[in-house]
Amino acid sequence: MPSLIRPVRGTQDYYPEEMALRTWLYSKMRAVSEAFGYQEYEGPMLERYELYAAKSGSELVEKQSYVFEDRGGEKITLRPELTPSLARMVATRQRQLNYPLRWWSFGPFWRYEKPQKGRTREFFQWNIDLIGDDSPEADAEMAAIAATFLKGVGLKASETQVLVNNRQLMQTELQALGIKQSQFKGVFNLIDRRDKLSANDWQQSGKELGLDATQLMGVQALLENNDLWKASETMQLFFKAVDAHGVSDYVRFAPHVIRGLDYYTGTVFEAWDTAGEFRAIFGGGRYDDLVNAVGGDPVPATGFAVGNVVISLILQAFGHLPDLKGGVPIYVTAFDKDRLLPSISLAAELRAAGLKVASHLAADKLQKQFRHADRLGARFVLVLGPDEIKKDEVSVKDLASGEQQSLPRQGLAKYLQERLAKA
RNA sequence: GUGGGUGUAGCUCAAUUGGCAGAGCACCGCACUGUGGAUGCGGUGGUUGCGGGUUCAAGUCCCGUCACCCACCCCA
Repeated sequence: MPSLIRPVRGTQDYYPEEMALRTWLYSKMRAVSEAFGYQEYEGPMLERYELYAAKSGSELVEKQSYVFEDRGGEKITLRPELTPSLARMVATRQRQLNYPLRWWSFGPFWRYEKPQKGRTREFFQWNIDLIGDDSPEADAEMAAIAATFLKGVGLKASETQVLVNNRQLMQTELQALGIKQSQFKGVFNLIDRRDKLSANDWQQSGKELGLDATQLMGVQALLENNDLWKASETMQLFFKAVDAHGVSDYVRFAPHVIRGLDYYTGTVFEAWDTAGEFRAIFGGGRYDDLVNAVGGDPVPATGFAVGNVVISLILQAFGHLPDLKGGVPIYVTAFDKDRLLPSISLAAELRAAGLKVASHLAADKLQKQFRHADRLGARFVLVLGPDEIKKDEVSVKDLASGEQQSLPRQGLAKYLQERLAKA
């Protein structure tokens, strides 16, 4: 490819078709957010490097972030995630905000990764958080929002599931196995990789972490125990609340879900396609220490993030891509040179009545103009030729049915509005 | 960062042991000078990613390089 038109690696062009899908996803995210009473906000795309340095996973900051020095010599990061910005915004106005906060956002993020299926360097993410409530019911509301979103985009409970676990529960259980607190991080990582390593490699990694055979078997037993949640009062209350939301079919306990980011403190969750063929659709959980970590007073918080890339792939795989006809509904042809300006005036007249109208701007063959309109996905094509002008009428062709009639110009806008409203 | 795969027309791909670079789709034109989709006929389109090497001869073999894809790591 010639160098000038080569895009930056890992970026994605959104041609109108793809943009229509992204906008559609955004509208679904907004609908669910607003249905649960959440308010939209946005943080900056640029943050100081230090904001992430100690808060996120070290790999995310040190290896996967775009970092540069600005002209003033300050170390700037292109945001790889939103949660630290959110914590900063909350800490900044800590005393002025009306808790609990229910906030959501949708915007671009950047991570310097090797692009692959479902993974790009520039992507969009829906973030939704409930801040200032430490109850299991708050976590359950998050799970319910997640489930409602999946349902809203057409994914069934048989196709996608929200998997839930609780880090404190796991810590208690690990402690009962005699595993030390200093080993938790390593063991969590081991749990996270259970499905990716062979049994032998998994055991080997466990030994390297300093676990003995009994402890390894104990961890393995934990991961197979789907009733483990009953040992946690928090989890019990959580699942009762999920049930009250009426989304139990989408939400289930999964002891191997642990999350990679360091700031999660309690309940954590991920959504997956049930076949496990794709990456996680989204991930999130409780992060009660984060606002404190960026310099505010402690505030409990829970939330999750959904990327636009994986969800799009999954919708496609399951045949749930919406039928997005982005075309302009009305196309006005230009019959010939003399009729070009009168046709443009006709289009303007219809626009003034609130219709969406595109004009053909050259007196090309009508065949060419009709074909262009058809490819645009136009519903009605209008012709203002000599015959029509004589009678003060406009020919209206319905491309869907193929029917055409000549209608009085007066009342045309109203007629088109009614026909389009029906469809 | 590690490992593997693939680069041929706008797209998807073909090309026998190394032997004339092709097809389908798309695009343009005509049939159809007041009308889209369908059909038929015709046409445009190539530095075979790039650079070097071997050979009478390279899309094909060798070396290098770049790009993309897939997996690992990590994660949305």
